[in-house]
Parts: sequence; structure tokens; C-alpha cells
Amino acid sequence: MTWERYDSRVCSVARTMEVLGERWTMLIVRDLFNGVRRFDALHRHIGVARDVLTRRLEALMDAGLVERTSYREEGARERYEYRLTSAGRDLRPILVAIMDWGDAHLAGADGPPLELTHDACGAGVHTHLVCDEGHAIGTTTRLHAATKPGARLLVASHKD
Amino acid sequence: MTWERYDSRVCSVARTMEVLGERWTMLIVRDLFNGVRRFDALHRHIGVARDVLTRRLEALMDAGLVERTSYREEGARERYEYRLTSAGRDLRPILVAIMDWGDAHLAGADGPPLELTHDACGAGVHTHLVCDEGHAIGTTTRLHAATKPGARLLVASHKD
DNA sequence: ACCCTGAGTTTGGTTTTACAACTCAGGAGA
DNA sequence: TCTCCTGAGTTGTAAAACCAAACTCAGGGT
Repeated sequence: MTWERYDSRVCSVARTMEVLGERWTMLIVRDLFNGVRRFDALHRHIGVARDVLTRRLEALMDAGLVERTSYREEGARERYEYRLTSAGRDLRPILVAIMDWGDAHLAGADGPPLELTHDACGAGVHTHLVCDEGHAIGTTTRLHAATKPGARLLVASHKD
Repeated sequence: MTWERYDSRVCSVARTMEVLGERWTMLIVRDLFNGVRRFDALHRHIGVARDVLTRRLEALMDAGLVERTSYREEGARERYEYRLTSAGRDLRPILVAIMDWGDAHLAGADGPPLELTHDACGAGVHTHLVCDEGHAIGTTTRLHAATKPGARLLVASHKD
């Protein structure tokens, strides 16, 4: 029973992309990882339209990946900052994988713009594909994709 | 010098997302990984509009991630299929990272729809963050992001 | 000659995005 | 108390992107 017989939407990639796939979302998550927390700072640094940023942040909060908290500095009024939740921080491997690919394929003459290192030892951090037996999975390593009970067969046409 | 002082677009995440960030692209890449190669099969299985699919495939070919080749079966006319290139296959860690996150956070009661296993040993395959010293990087492991010569400082406003 | 199929292309309508200006509220300073 | 500034959106408009369905075109089979 081949992959084509299954409902394309009942798939973890499709589900995740429904959360992350809107324009700018990935860059917003990146900047949140990098410590940008204020609405206007996100707006300025990323270059996203204000109304779109509002809607992206709302969607991320609805999805449970971002939370908005208010805080007040001495002598200043209440302000808000946006932070990643635990589920939001779990997006880190996705971000690093995206960055790794960009480093390898899209860097300019000066090389990649940013390096991620392990605080404890200073070594560079990257994504690796590994099997649960500990084998490294390279680009050419053969993998098998098997559907599980969570998959859903297509009926006739699934166009809504 | 903080991250906010740097040009947000000169970043491997931003560059990669310029290639992958259009709607449907990630799902097209997923299906190509899973052996869907024909235009109409991609159209039907993913549910993407035909003109959008045409444009996505063109963009992926322009970016060097997909190639289109013609083939001819006995007694049939020339047809085309789309396949990932080497650079396209290098996207695999991104796809697996996305799938892993979806498995962990968005699976239904029946669990994740698909399992990826290593052909050679049958064990499940996942993304891991690892430093070059071999340390496993968990969600809470502290990392340091340092800009490199490839980064570009912002001037006043970078709005084009 | 006719029909079917495969891979787009076109059309018209809808939705999303971008931009700039605007709104509103809270606080500081005069 | 009034004015001004700032922060976080909101609004209106125009352009771009997307979608669905129908269409086009070419190659091959009957």
C-alpha cells in the first residue's frame, strides 16, 4: 500500500507545516530563539508588516508555542514580551536543520553568517540523523517509511 | 553586538526559507522524498492547484533542488518525472526534524501516521542535535550564537 | 479520424500581504 | 492639567498570491 493511497494531510509534516508554514512564522520563531521579544523589535528586525506580525503571534499563541507576558520596569508602564513555550523551544532542531542546510548550500563567500556553539564545550552544534541503534544516517542511507495506525487512507478525492 | 543589530535577511534560516517558505513547497519536497514523481500525482496527492504546482516545481528546479527528466515506457509516449537532486536530498534532516516535532506535539490518539526506520537495522530514525564534541544537545542545553564574517550589520533601516 | 491522457495555461474570483496612516492607552514632563 | 511620546495594535487600500475549473496542446492508441 503506497504512500499515494494515504491522505496527505494526515501526516506530521503536513500538520507541523500548518503551524509553521505561513509566511514569516519561521523567522519570527528564529528571532524569538535569538532573544528578540518585543513586538516592535520583531517588526523592525524581521521587516514583517505589523498586522501580519499580530496575526502570526496570535496563531503561535493559539498553537501553544508562544506566550505573551506583561512586565513593568521601574518608572515605566506595562509592556509585553513574547517568549517561546516548552513546545516552542522544541522547535530548535527544525531551526538548526534549516540553518545547517543554508550554511551548506547558500552561504556566501564569507561563509555562514552565524555559528551555534555548545556553551559547555564551545564546539559547533548541528543536526544529525541517527537511528535508535545509534547508526549515523547519511544522505544516501536507505530508509523505510511505514504507515502506522495514525495514517488515513484516501477515499475518492479529498478535495474539500 | 546583539543579534538585533544584524541584517535579518543575511542569515541561513532566512535564505533557506526563501527557497522553502512558499506555500506547499515543503509538502512537495516531502512527496518527492516519498517517491511521488509525476506532476498529476503530486497535484492529486497534495491537493495543490496546478498552476501553483507548476510554479513551485520551477522554483525548486531553479534553486537546484529538483530536476525534471523525461522517460518513456514501452509502447507509451514521453513523460516527465520530477526527482530530488543531491542538494534536494540534503533537505532530509529538515523534513525529519519537522516530522519529529509533529509526532511529538500534533499526533492524534492513534499516534504518528508514519514511521521512518533504518533499512539496515530496522530502528527508528530521528533528528538529534549534537555538538562536534559528541555531546547531545537537549531542549534546555545552553547554546551560544556568534556572528561570523558572513553576517551583515544593519545600517539605518533595511526596508526595501 | 477520434479520443484519451499528461502537463501545463488561462480566467475570474477570493484571500492574503504590504504599506502607511491611524487609534488608543499609559506614562513622563512642563 | 495638558501635551507629547511610545508601544501595540488596527484600518483602508492596492497589489500579489492562491484556487478551482475549464481550456490548450501534443503524443499516442484504437
